[in-house]
Amino acid sequence: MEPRIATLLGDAALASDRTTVDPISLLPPPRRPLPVEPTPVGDDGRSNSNPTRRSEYDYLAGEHHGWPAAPPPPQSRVKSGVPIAEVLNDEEPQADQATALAARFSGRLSDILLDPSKQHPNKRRKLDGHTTPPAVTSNGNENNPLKLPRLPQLPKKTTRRPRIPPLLQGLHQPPPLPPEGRLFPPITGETGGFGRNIGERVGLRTPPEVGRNRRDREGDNEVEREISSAAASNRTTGEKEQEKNRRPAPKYKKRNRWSEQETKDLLQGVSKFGIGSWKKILEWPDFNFDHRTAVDLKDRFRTCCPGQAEKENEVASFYTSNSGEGPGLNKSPMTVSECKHKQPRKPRGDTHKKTEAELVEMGIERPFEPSKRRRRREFTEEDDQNLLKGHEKYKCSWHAMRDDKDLGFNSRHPTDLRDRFRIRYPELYQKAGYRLKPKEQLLFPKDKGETNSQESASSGASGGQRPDTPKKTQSLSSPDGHTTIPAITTTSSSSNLRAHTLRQPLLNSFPSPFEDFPDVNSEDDEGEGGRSPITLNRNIFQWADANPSQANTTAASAYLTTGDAGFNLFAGMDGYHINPLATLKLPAASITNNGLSAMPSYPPTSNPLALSFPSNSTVHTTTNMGMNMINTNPLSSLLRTPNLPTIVFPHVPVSSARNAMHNLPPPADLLSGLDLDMRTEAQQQQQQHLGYFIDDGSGSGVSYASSSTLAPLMGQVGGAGIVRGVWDEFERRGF
DNA sequence: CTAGGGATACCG
DNA sequence: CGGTATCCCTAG
Repeated sequence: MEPRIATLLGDAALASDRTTVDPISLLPPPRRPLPVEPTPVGDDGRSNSNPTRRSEYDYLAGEHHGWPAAPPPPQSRVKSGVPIAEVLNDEEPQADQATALAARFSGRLSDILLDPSKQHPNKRRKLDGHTTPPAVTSNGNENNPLKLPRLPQLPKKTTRRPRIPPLLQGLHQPPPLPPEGRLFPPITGETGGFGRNIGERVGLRTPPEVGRNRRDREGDNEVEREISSAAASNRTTGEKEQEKNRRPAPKYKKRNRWSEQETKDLLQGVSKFGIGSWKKILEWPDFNFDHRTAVDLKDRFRTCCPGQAEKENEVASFYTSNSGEGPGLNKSPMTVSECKHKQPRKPRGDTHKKTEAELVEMGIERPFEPSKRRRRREFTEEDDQNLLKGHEKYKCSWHAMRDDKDLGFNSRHPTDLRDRFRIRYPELYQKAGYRLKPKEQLLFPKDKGETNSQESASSGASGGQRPDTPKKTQSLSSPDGHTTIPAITTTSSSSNLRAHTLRQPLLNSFPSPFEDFPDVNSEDDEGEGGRSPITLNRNIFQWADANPSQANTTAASAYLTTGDAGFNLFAGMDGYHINPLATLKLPAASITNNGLSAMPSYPPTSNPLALSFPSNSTVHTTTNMGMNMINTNPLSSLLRTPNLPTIVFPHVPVSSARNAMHNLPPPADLLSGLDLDMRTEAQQQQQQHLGYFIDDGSGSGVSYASSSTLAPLMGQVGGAGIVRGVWDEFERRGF
């Protein structure tokens, strides 16, 4: 039996296209439950009298943990693991005991993993043609142990690798177990027991979308939540703390449905503390929540009692806007029962409607009290202007500012004004001698280096406003009808742009793009942070020899992601205020071992920013995908991965560039190996109107290599973002 | 009064 | 669900 299983497993690994540890291998061998052991509840138990028939999912979902039998899930638990058991049952009626047992084993493994016709109907699997026919067939082949599946065909295993760069493969490995987790935990009813952990571990490496459909998952969760609920009610706060510390942070979070008890606790909590006191509710020792966050509570409450929070907000708004004080208690918000019955969506099968009596029974008799928190009110452009005025008048006396009726801040608190001012006018805030918050400090380091010189200029021109950057580079029409570049939109002309939106690209892309991927840096022999992901083309030296005057000015323009460059490529290429190159005095050595290739070829007199498009500038594109990469960088292997897009901008002599007009593939077509066409339809239509100047020579060229798979590494600076940025810029320039 | 940090709301 | 804006709380 064992060789057979081994064979099956080997083949299973092959057939299921798993590249790493199969979750099954983490699991104990299937076993027959002890007579006293609770029979599995659910599909198998219901539809199959044989208690040994348990689907793979039971194990994957951690259902086999030996918990006390959970009450059967409410209803409509559609069969998930049944078919296999049914098939086996039907197919081996004549088999003797021994072979039947063997068949059960092989059936469970092989049928699930190998046999398309008998596998779980809801399980997704690859039908890639490599699958070995099942060893067990209905014509009695299961009695012939010699009819084994074909041996694993190892080479084929690699034929359908996920399109993921090697660097990211590790994410698909099971996370390292915590020290105490290297041994399987005991099979107990404790939450730290085997079932739950295994379920999580499997969940960690197996995204829920893979291999299981939604219904299965929900079914499993159904049981799981009963269990966790039961366990939660037995947990003390201290135990919860311990558990919290013990749990590894999952890469793929498993869906964790709300148990009835949790919902009760939540509603009671809201009843007790009022809407909005999520943290209090969460931490109240009488309540037990299964690893919820305050936001979870809020979301759940919104789901349970739709309209309630909103209603509360309206009330609060009414009160704050009239009296500036918190809401009173004389209003009549929805009662619990009202809100319980107000189900906006189609009611789910698992929704347990509570009668009012039940709610009263759980101690909820009064309407939910609204939060004492003031309603959130965004600052308008007018507010911001008034902030400026107030600042001129009162400096940083926020109280005085608030009390100035002309400014209309009567419903704000002084600290609100301060917070807003700090966010909106960080430079002024700094100049006033205050400190920015750490995050803001990142963007506006006090010791202004070259990086911020332009910033000062622009802020002076716009009344101290720092240059905001659009989240996506796009053209906007200002009120006066002119097309404006959002990157330099000023307070008065950008009322439709929210400040936080504008700043996002800076926040997102500014820090080292590798900081979340320590492996990238750790592989670096030089080990120094702050490296830019720019890798120079191998021909850089040739190019530099040929273009000595340009070597210093243009190379850096590809990807400005060095630590002190506060702008991503397009943030800084507005061409009005900011000359990114002025911020970069990168010695040649500083950009020689980076992740992206750049072979610039711009004459020093033209706009040095490679992807800036002055009307008569030379835009160099080519379909030459031949990239010469420096292989010393760990990213070079990434960049050679077939699914990496590549944009190549060849060298263009000024003379020919200005005179020769060529029709070239659209920029997106310059992306090598990119699966998705990231262009919008409009852009795709636009492509046929595009023409490019290209180099009529050959050889060295500017090569901008980017990668969709690098995008997560590089934030918005590289990857698809840059591609989109290229396109946006094309659009903006009217190509 | 500000600094600092936490909590919550809101948005994508 | 994560990021950001807004609001809240408290120490000093």
